[in-house]
Amino acid sequence: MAKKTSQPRRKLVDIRKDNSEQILAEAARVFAKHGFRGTTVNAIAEQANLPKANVLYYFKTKEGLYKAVLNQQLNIWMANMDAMTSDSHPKDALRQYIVDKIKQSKEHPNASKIFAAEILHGAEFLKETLETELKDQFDRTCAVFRSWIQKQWMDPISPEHLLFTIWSSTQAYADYQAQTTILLGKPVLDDDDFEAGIELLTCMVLKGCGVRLV
Amino acid sequence: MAKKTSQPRRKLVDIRKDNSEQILAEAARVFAKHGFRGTTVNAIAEQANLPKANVLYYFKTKEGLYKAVLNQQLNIWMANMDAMTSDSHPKDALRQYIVDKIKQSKEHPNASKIFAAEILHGAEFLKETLETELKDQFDRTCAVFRSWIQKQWMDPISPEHLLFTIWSSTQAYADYQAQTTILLGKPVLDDDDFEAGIELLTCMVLKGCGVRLV
DNA sequence: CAACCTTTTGACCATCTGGTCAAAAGGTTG
DNA sequence: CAACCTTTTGACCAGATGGTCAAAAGGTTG
Repeated sequence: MAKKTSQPRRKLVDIRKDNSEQILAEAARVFAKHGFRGTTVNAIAEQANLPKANVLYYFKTKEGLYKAVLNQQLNIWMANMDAMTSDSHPKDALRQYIVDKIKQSKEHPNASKIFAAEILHGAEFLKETLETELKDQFDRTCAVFRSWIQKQWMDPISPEHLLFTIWSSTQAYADYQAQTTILLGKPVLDDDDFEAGIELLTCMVLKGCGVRLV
Repeated sequence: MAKKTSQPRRKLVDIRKDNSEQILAEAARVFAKHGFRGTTVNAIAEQANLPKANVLYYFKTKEGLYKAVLNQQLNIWMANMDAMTSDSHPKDALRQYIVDKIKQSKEHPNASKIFAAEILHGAEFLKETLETELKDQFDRTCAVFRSWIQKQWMDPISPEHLLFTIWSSTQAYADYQAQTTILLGKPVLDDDDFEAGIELLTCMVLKGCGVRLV
């Protein structure tokens, strides 16, 4: 529909790019809200101001569109995982990681939600990616944690479970917003809420892991 | 179908009770796995070894059945929330709460998953319950935390965010099992995994909150 | 055992939804 | 501008799904 609101003479490549992107963006929103099964192609089409047939022209099937969204959002989700290295000190690296993760929950809640729903329902579409890409990332990060422990920069806690905890508690600021806002009694989470989350989590993780703050 | 495998002369009250319960139980499993929209009445019926029409005879509509499941599982989920009181010392109460929560994830993963999916998708069906029952619980628990802080039994952390963190990280052991098992490289989580979770979380929460262990 | 209530079940229906198609409209390129 | 390619779109379809219904089977109670 972008076509109708902008000038004539639009290049086909641009049309294709714009439409694909808009469909992906709207699809991400709708899928995040209603899940794969709860989403109709028509709902996405309406959000994108396009007829359903047009959406199916760009993405042959609903499943194909979903997978495209999933991949796109997964990249966002896994973005700053490799920032932690053996050389960096946990007191900086862990804090930074938590900050990044919560920022992500704030700025890309849909990525987090789609990802969470996918896993919640057994990770059918994601199983392979989890087994390869994420597993590699995970092992690498655990190795970094272990190296920190060996250098006695932190206590010998379980790297695996530490990561689970950080992931789940940071993601909660995206996934559970509906709950969080109700319990905090505000319409939406504001910057202070995210700051408070960062504050509590860094404090808890750093102290909990016995990271020397020297 | 229970009817066919057991003796004749079953009382109607029993039949009703048994069937309702079995339908609820199977429905909880299926809803947890596929979500509300992803679940068909027929799928539940098959799991319960009953014809679809029979399921609809007990629960007039799919939505009604879902709400029944939701309520049942919500009670499980909110079970041991009131164990923490101002009198109890955080070092015991917090540890116990974490233990209970993780046990719950282990024993009632479906309750957790259904609840999580519901919130993830905006808590349409739950909004009212969250605004009343859960909100009350939440405020009460936060008040307990505040009283502990006032007694200087722990550092002045944010009670709200502490609770968010405990909830999300304990629930993760139910909701994200599909991911956790893949990353740990085992078919299912075993007792040691849950123990490790308990260990890490109590350590992290107690140290993180500066709970005096005197 | 007989009149009555509850449960079971197959057949059926209206609606929704993912996906197809062909024709028209819009760009591209020599 | 003319032949050609890409995009747009309404109409259409087959299958799935929630829900209904009436008849049969199974309990209950005097």
